[in-house]
Amino acid sequence: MELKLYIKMNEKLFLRDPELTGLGKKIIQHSILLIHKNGFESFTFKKLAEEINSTEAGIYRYFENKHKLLMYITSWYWSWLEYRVIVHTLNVKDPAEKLKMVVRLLATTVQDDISTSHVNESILHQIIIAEGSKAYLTKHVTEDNKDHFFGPYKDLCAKIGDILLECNPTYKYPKSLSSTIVEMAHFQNFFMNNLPALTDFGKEKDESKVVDYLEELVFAAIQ
Amino acid sequence: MELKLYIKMNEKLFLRDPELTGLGKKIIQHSILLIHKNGFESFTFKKLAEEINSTEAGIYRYFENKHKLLMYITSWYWSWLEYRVIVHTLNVKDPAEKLKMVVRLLATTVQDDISTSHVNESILHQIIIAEGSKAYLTKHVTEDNKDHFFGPYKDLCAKIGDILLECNPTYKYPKSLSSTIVEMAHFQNFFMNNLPALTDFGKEKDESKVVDYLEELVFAAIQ
DNA sequence: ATTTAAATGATAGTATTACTATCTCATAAA
DNA sequence: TTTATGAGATAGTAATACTATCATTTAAAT
Repeated sequence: MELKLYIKMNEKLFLRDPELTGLGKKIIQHSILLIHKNGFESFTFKKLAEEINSTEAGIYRYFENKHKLLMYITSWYWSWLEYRVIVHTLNVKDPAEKLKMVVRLLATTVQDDISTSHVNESILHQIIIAEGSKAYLTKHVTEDNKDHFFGPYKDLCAKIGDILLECNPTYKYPKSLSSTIVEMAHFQNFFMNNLPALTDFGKEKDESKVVDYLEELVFAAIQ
Repeated sequence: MELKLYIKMNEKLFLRDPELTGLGKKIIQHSILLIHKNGFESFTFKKLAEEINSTEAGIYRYFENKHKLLMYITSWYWSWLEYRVIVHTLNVKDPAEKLKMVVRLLATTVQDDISTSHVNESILHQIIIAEGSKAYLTKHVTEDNKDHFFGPYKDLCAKIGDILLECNPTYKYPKSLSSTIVEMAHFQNFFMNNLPALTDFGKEKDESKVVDYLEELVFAAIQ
């Protein structure tokens, strides 16, 4: 039996659905690889076109600009992560156990998911760490938010907020603590690998230390 | 008596010291205003030159590119903030009180500091919130780090880490908790104003709520 | 199997960005 | 008064971020 995971994306993010065509899938696949390789700033549609033996104009048929493409792949990631959270907490009754699972899913490098052939989730995870916040750190964040481009991110945070409230229904800051651990799962990883003086695990460079730190932090906060 | 605050900057950040000339000061002053107005992505030396009735080439004599300029002004901010932390904790004996002061200094909008005529610290604070992390979220962060461009940021975090250890010498994650509260002081503010669903203070949009949240978080963590 | 539509390729062109170079003029320190 | 330094003016180039058009291939519908 072969299962295929299809994540329905906000249609305003693209001009033509990249999931539905060969070129579209190649755009997603190789934009992830290219952004990971050279960073989002030096990523251009021209370079991407050369990489996949297509043309710049061809890519512009799918995405208005590279920022929309970044929002597309980050949105995809958050949706996929929420899906993983749901799957992995389905049979877990204890809310504290759920929370531990969430922290692990957030802060641990993922394996490449076979049910999505053209997306390398492990590399995508690296992109989210280094480029993810650039999706919303813009002057047009308000309009983008009105178009619901950050829906998947907010949904994930809401879900984690609910788990926090399951653990302690009187906790005052479930949403802020959610966004804190989501962001820090990525930032502490980035710091660990690039600015180690900003963390306590620069020597080992072991992401399980990030998990330990976040777990301790979140349980202390809600207790 | 008139006091002037001069912050010594890493000399590799600029080609010519902007603090020493009239044009240099105008570059700093108006780049802050322009980045705040239009965002860092759409900020160009051409536009800045028009703003100050100078030329593009003139600005390139001071800064290699706009990213160096961003690192310059963010570095300046972190240095200035560390200076403020030192001043405001000088006569405070209780480490817990020091910590509260730090959180307040991090998360509260600053008043424009009269001792630095050409820098509007209040607007600079807004820039740090929206653009600050772009200074290090690059592919060249490692080389930039070798050039000590993030020294002031790391110094500030180290200082906060020391205060955390004063409060609880056995706490295991002083550096990570420092970078967490520094980043969250800004991100929670950004979320509150732009993506309120990610916080618990979107309704009030009151930055003292961010202070309350961070205080509770940090004291829970080190207890 | 044939028609028709949709997707892609090929090519061209424009405005803006991100620089570098050079030459002159103003100014202020030596 | 010399002389360095700062700043204005102008020009030019390669890359980026697009838009437009037309031909061709591929896939879907009849």
